[in-house]
Amino acid sequence: METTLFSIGQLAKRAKCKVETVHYYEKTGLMPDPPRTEGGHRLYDLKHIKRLCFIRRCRELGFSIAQIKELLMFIDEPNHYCGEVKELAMLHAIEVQQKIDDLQKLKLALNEMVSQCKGADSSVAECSIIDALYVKK
Amino acid sequence: METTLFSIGQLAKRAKCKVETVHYYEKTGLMPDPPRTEGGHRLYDLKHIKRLCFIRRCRELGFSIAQIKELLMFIDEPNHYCGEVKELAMLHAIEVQQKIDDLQKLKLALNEMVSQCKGADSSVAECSIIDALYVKK
DNA sequence: ATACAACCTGTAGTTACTACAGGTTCAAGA
DNA sequence: TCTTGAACCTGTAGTAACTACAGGTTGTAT
Repeated sequence: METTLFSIGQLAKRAKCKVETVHYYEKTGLMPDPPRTEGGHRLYDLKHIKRLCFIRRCRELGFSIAQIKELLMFIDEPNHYCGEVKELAMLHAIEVQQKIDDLQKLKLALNEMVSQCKGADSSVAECSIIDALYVKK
Repeated sequence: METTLFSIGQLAKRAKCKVETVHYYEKTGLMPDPPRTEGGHRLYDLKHIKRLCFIRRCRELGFSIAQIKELLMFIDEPNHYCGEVKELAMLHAIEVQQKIDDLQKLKLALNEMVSQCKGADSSVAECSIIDALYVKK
């Protein structure tokens, strides 16, 4: 069973990021040291592509490198005991749900603005976008 | 009609950020130059608190400073013509929906992990967290 | 065999903060 | 009213997460 291998350039292209970013992730431990060619060029497989895509999307969703390391721990160390994994996964799930809630409020506010626009020449009177994410405590 | 005024410290505390961050946002134009006391201390009102809370939460949701400037434009320049506003708002709404979709997938994967944990001593066999955000194209 | 794109390592620059230094203002208690 | 210390001021330097570039090596297509 043979596996298709990719250069760092192909990897970066598939994950829509820069080659330098992959170097950076390797240096900081988010991506592993991959096998190399005789001459020292890095060789990746599909597993690496999936991992990099995951990391990039998590960054776009507002997770820090440290948080992504925690999420990746779930797959890098599958022998962790359930108690730990469960607790951490639940904490992340709560945070994720809060982000979903706020994004939904933001989307509602944006859609409201869109629907307020009657024609191309009228102007938007009032905007509730800021209030969308503000909760008086 | 009197308005309650806040120092930069009180503002920062209410928006759960650092005083230095407010300075930074002022320098980059996200927050306005507020009125000052005789001695030069900044004075803020509720409108500023809402604005700062909005900015902070947007950052946590993965928006860049440039993107937040675009969102704030909707309230800073209400006389923009509908055509422009509508287009921009729709683009942002689409991006926001995509974030919601991915966060929902991530949450499902996290919840799956939680439910896979039968007891405190068993270990999680397989983890689908990476596949959650990977779409082969 | 050669040429040139893609790779290598390493350093310096950018964005979005964060921390600190050295000095000034404000406000609460004596 | 005077004092004193916390909170403010400006400005610079440091950190996280990239991003760009320099100067050299490898891989591959003709």
